[in-house]
Amino acid sequence: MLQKKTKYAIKALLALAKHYGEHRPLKTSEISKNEKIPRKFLEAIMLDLKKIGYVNSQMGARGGYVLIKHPEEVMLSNIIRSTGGPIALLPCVSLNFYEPCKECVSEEVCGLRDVILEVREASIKILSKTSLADILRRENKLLKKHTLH
Amino acid sequence: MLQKKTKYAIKALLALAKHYGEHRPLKTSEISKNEKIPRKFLEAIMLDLKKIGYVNSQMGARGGYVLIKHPEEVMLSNIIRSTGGPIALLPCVSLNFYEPCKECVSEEVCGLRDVILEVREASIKILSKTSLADILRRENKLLKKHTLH
DNA sequence: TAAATATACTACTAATTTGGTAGGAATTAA
DNA sequence: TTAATTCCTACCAAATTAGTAGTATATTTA
Repeated sequence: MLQKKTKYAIKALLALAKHYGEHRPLKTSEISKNEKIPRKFLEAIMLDLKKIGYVNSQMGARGGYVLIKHPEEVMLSNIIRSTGGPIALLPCVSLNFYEPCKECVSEEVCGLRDVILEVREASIKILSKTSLADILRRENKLLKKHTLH
Repeated sequence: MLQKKTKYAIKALLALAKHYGEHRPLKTSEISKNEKIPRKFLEAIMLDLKKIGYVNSQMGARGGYVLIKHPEEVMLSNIIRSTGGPIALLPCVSLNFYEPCKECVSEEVCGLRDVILEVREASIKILSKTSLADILRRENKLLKKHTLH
């Protein structure tokens, strides 16, 4: 499961992506209100996103955050990895959160690891080709579909 | 990430699967030693596996556990679901651990959920077609490959 | 029948992680 | 100069995880 932090980060980035190109930065209080994310928690998350390099901030009155990467270039897999936890189901197949499996005699000969590796690859295949822009497009598609009925 | 409990359960079931058909039950102390799983923890896990219906137990001296389902019929997806946690990355796409997403205005129109749904389906596709027997076969394959070099 | 050996059961516990909150300093616009 | 905002440090409570301890109960075997 993804952490709430990760989910909030994605939602916040999506909010910023919607306003990409505009000059007005978005305040955490706005995002917090619209996306229903606890304000103080969101503040901490935004600082992380800044450190990672996804967003820029403007301090002081009329300040806020803007997305600096192009929405087509911010991939879900990268957001997950850099804000939260691993995508893999076991540490022994995780690239970024790797830990050897103490119980295994040999990782190369572990049948379970072999399957879990396959699952990871299937997940990453999807997550690493999906950008913020893709998600917004999906949202529009779903909205059209939904309002037709 | 899978819980240790789940990983241990899978390892224990694999150990039993290797002896499927034999009449001698396996003791938790044996499994614990071979698979390097803490004994007391394993005892608790075996009780769970019994409740779930995967194994049968024999009390007393010369007792232990046997697998009662055929190794071809015990699927990884089911083990994970019944011993541990969800497979999905978000509660809003989990079948067995579903929880509505408070932040979402409408689940049907959530672009993020749409992607995560796809990831879940890809994962389940693999996990639900992989049985204990499959894992053992993979292990043999890997072993051959590995010892050739 | 007694001793040895297992599972079954009940009740804790310790460490870690998660999901925050509180309060104020620094910065900027009006 | 004041109001609004990000930035920073420190803390905290609840839940979860990964176990452990101790004992009751059942079964085999000598």
